[in-house]
Amino acid sequence: MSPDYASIYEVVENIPRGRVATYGQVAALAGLPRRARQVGYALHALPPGNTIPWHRVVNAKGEVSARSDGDGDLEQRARLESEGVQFNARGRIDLRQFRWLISAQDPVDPL
DNA sequence: TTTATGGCTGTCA
DNA sequence: ATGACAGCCATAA
Repeated sequence: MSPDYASIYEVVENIPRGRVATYGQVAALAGLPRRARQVGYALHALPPGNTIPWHRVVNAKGEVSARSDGDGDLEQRARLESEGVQFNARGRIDLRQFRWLISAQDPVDPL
């Protein structure tokens, strides 16, 4: 696995329950600006049976992006709702309310 | 190597 | 608000 992927996974793991982050946000926090897309690839390449809360990553619009593969988006939405993340009638999340704000309490890279 | 594609994003109409 | 476009750059072929 490349160090970039490791960084991305590390950031995603730090997203608190009931919160979400955008791809661009995760990329930036992982020290990989401008690589929102690659975050998507990283999550896509995620092996099954891991502890990574991949479902807490959504696009900048606050909605779950459709997979080119199958129907992982449905499960993603279901998982988020079960965590308390609310979707509005448009199927979107209010980022003003649920977006994860980084802070000293939830370090991305605790050495 | 080059080309095409994509779980994105910011800007502009 | 939505839709079209152009950057972005890692992967896959």
